[in-house]
Amino acid sequence: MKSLTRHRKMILENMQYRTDHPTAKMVFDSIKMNTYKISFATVYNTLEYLVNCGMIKKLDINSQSARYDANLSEHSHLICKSCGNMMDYIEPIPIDTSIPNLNGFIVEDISVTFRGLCQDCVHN
Amino acid sequence: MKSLTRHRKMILENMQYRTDHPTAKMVFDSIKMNTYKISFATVYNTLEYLVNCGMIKKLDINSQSARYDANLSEHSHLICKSCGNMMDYIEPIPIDTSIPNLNGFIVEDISVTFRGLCQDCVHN
DNA sequence: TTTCTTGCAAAACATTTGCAAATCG
DNA sequence: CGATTTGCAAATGTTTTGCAAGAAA
Repeated sequence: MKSLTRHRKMILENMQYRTDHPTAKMVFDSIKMNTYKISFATVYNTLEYLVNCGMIKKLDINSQSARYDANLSEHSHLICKSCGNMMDYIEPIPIDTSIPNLNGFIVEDISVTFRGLCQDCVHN
Repeated sequence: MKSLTRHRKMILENMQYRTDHPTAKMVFDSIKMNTYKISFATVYNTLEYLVNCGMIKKLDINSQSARYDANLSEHSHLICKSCGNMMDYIEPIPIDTSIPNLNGFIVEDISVTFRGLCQDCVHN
């Protein structure tokens, strides 16, 4: 939790540059492609580190490998059941955070995911 | 997609009996405990089969292993960041499914997950 | 019999960890 | 220098697959 080293900065910037909710492997590949020497484990561990720092989010979706998102503004996701594509949905979802009967649970974060068929997959 | 065999029935009933959103391993262990002979791969594959049939759901949460839920009625989940406990939240969440700007995306399923601190973890 | 399902073990894939070397402050 | 971070490889955990044997239709 101490310093933003060169590697951490690079991974964070890579995340902030992209909007494809990448897996650790995708981040690793894209950094490797820039002829930058880095280890896979470092990418994994750094992504978790950045999640713990609150600089990126780990998405609440079931996926064989974890997916991360550097977009911290409130938004939700559309996932196509057919092609697997994942799109941002930035319109605010009207959820009242003062919903009842939480039995003392303190909500820090709400995630909303829509699953269905994207326009392309509906038309075929 | 054809028949509800003895194994499938047993796994489905095990799922319907419990409310702990188990992993495949948890289902396997609990069936094994009843001295019933079954293979781990069969449990894995059967759970996916039941998901595809629409008889159970695979939850949209990030977790090291997939979690399943036989409760098909509309509800959402509270997950404690501290103890990891996962609770059902059955009050309906007022999301208008006619939300705008979906660009032709057909929504079939909405999942809502609250992360935060449960009552027990707040008090210590 | 013909088709579908299961068990098993191995393969494939995802994640975590220990430790020595490198880097940071 | 002392503390933290990284690379590497190995350990661990999860999911998928191929195929022979078994069960169902």
